[in-house]
Amino acid sequence: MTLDTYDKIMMLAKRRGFLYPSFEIYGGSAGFYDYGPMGTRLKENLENLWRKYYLLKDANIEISTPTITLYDVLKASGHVDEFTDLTVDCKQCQTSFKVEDIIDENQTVEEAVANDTVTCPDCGSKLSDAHPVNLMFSTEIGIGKTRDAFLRPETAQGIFTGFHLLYRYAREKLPFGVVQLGKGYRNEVSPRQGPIRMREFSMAEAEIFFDPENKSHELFNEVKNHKLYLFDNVNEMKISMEKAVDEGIINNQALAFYMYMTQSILLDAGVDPKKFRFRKHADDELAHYAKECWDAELFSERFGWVECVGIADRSAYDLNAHITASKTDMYALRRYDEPKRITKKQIVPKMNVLGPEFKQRAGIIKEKLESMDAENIPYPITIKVNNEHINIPDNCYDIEEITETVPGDKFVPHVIEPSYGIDRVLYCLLEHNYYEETKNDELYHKLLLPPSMAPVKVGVFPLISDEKLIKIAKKLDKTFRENDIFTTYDDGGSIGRRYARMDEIGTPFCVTVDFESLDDNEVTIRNRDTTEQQRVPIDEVIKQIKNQLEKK
RNA sequence: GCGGAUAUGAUCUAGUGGUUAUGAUAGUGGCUUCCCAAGCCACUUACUCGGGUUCAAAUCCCGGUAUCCGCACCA
Repeated sequence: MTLDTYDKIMMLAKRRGFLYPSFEIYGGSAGFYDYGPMGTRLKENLENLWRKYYLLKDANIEISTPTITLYDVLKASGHVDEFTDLTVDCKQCQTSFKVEDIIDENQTVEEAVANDTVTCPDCGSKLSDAHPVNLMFSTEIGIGKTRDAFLRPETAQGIFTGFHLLYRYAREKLPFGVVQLGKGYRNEVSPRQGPIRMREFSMAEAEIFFDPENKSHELFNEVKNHKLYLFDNVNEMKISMEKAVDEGIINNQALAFYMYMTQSILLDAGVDPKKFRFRKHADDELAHYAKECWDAELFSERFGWVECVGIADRSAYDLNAHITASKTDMYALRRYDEPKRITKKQIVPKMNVLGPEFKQRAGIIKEKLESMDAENIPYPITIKVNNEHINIPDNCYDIEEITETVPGDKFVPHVIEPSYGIDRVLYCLLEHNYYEETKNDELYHKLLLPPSMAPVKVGVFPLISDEKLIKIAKKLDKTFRENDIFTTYDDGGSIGRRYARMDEIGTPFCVTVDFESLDDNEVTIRNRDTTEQQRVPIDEVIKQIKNQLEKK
């Protein structure tokens, strides 16, 4: 049996508590994984690195919205119509079938439905009422009288549906960005790529709202000399952000800036630069609403180049969709230097006349009058109410000239969306940092994770399990944890075995208490990457380790 | 979803229609003044599920489920 890197990684992940197949005791289910103790810590470290960039370096705001999402939201966003397959139900067998699965090869789904030639593969009865079924996980809200809903396929919609509130929170200034980390769900047909394609997955998304006339970024100048690894489907290049924007390879500063953020996060997290690139979507690949899209791809030995982050210019698509569907005001305002004063005519209904005259129809008449263009009023005014044409006498309204102050132009902001598949990044991190060698004819592996990512920072051991050493080691272990440093205390087995266990989960440092420590109050720090050892006074060990952890 | 293959402790694996189902690794406890998976002793954990054939099924048959491979599908 030959194991590829994926097999080795997944075995290590299971053995050492990174990833477990979910529900395994009941046979498991493809597309679901449990994060074990180490995986949970690693994921948290990655997410916090992400937050460091998106909340601190680029001062965005973070929100958290429901994973269960109302039908109407996803209808408006286009997900309801895009994620569907035609399905028929057999009432005899109480079964549902995908139309494309049960029709003859020589006809299309459309033809089969149009010609009514769909039959049940089990009982042979004729099936009709083909209806689309969505590939999103659906559910219902409430009992009895329910509302349709789905588990969200992306976190972004929660940001868009709150845009008007968030825009206000951001003091009505653009650009501003809103981020969300959380789970997304897709009922994949056949998820056979382990943690690369999951049915329930973690994503980190940012929606940065811009004035479409100004997609510059405040911090661009600060970082414009950074080089990005780009691939335009033909050539790979390493090119400065400034040059890429100047030459039009990347459309605008904002897009380039979030590519820089993405590259920095991934490389900081421990991605191998040789296995990293941004790939530009070809024109025929672009979603119809996207102007430009770059994927950050990480190379995996089994899966090839894996799309782990998508950075798309989604223009105004989503906000427009929600404005149309919900009738909510989701416009932003581009203020003039000086507010403009605009004089215009307006019809002002006189309700004291309209009311007695038209009774219950007065309300509708008022609305219609107000919505008329006061510059071009027909005479006499005729208003149609319930198929009845009503002449409105002059004494029912005034035409007033009013002066309005207009502060600026209303427009729908554009959005740039960096969207991270956390689980994919995490798997690639394991793969990129997996290192193996043969030691005494035995395979020896390490995870060479950056110390900042490592789930456990320090292993604390007594050299042998002697009460005197154990006492000191346990106390030292406690002191580490009091200083917010994650540790593993271990006094089982030989010292080499304990080092090996720590190497496997990527623990950068091990501290060992030995018999000499009893005399000289010094302990040994052992470095994961070099296996070199260093004697350090026990009082300084916390400080030393802290320094080394902060180095990168 | 279709076709094919597979399913034995945490992992890898042996096995035959018939007594207590291999072995290794890992794990746990103990011994060892032990710095890179050392040694010795002891211990824990398994035949994918359901039905059938049979005196007897982990083994043969049927079905379910899951996984893997190919095809199809796929932000």
